[in-house]
Amino acid sequence: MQKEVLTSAGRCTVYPHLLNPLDLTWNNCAMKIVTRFAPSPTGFLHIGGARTALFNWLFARRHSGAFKLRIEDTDRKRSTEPAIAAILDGLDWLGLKWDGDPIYQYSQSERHREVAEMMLASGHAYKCYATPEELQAMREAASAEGKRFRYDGRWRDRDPSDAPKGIAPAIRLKAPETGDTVIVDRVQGEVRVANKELDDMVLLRADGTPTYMLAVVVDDHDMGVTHVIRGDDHLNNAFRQAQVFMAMGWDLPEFAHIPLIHGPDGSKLSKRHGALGVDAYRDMGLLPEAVRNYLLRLGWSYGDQEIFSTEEATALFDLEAVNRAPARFDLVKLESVNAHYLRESDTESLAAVVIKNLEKQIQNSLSDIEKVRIERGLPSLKPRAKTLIDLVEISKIYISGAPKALTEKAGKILASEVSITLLTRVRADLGNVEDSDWTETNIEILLRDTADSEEVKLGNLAQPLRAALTGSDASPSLFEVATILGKEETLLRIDAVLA
RNA sequence: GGCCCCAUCGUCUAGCGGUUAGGACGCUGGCCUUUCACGCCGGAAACACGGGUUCGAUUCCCGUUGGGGUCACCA
Repeated sequence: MQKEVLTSAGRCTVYPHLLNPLDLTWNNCAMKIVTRFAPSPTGFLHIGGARTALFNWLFARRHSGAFKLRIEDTDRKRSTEPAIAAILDGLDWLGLKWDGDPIYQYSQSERHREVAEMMLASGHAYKCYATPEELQAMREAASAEGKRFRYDGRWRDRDPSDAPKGIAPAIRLKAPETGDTVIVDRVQGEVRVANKELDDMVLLRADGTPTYMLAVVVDDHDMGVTHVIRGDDHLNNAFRQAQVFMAMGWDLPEFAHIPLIHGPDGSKLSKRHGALGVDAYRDMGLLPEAVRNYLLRLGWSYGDQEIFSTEEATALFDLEAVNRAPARFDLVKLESVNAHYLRESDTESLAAVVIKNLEKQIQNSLSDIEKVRIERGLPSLKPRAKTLIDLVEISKIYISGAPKALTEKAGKILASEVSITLLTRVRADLGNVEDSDWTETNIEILLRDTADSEEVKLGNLAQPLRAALTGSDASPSLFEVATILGKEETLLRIDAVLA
């Protein structure tokens, strides 16, 4: 069905069947690839939109093409500035840089009208004077018969002189009535629908504003979009849009309709499920690279590989490997991917983030000593956190001062007389250590010796000490914690318990 | 309901006629260990069903069932 050809741009794949029956001239081979993300600014950038943007971005980068952003703001009532800001902000956070300035669809209205007029002139569109009441009657008649509503084409071939006075017409597409419209989708394959299933859709409303169906086609053409990668919910639209492309004699872009993301229960992703703005994921302490990696693997795969660097993703991503079935959103897996990226993160830059978040949370700035402790402690703190929030939480052990609260288990440990006795002994031994000898190795030797001489397991005295130093029964190596805290801070915390 | 799409462990998926059906998350047994993680080793867990085609179907075809999408002078 496809073959490799040589063009001035090098080798590329063409789909000869695209030439038939649409009789298109295939000239995309030599063209630069252009993708676009076209959200309507009626809300935040949700997870599905983020994935659509990601796939467009990756595909463009893979082929050294352009990734453009178009804000579909033709619905003036529902489009808002905050939504636009949220979308731009979300893309920015995910690191999906678009090329050039965003294009605002509303600003192209004049051009849309012009195209509608051209179609009118070429006979591919006609004026429809059907009133809202007539349309409503058609709708009711259809539902009474249990059929879906289809405009009956009553003005399709009517003489323009029949036009009623004082009624502004809508402009409708004169769609083919017989045959099939075929989309060769890079993800879904060849999809065909009978033209009799499609009615003559409105291109330009009676008030002169363009509909989405017209605007999308005109903008995609004008922007030079070669690949339309979007959610599967648009697959049905593609047929009608293809008809507009054909009516204008424009080349059809390649389509790739990627499956939607579902909630954990298989139903459409709702707010309840996590159809949140990407900002919500940021607030959950997730790293943008983790969200991106998770989204990439949701519906796309490359053998058994789970983790992809940006370089790998751009080198390997291709549309044909996108799964055709919808995927369920799994926050637990996202978190595990996040944990991976957290572990792999560069300590220095991660420390800066942790410190920033920590200061924000405690509404106070950290001392240099505390900052150094956190950076030193981070390598062994990282593997025990799934999110940045976890990491910030466990980093608190390095803030000066005795733990403000004890975990339940830590409380139990410190309530034991035996523990306190051992802790007292440990306090004395540690107090005798010279400042210059306060190293991880020495502390370990000392504690092991103490355990030996008391004839207890190391754990018996480690746990009370851990509770005293961290307020918890779980922490990184105590030898490390005590070393990083320093002699003074360590003794202070033990004394606070013994007091 | 019409039209369109989809169907491998609970979830994300590999597989593109012959495999002990592989990996990841989660669950679970163990090892490591001062605790908790990390890490390592092991385990349970899937081809929706029914017909074909074929020497042979998870894989190709048809149907059933089950999910999903879409049916505006919204986008």
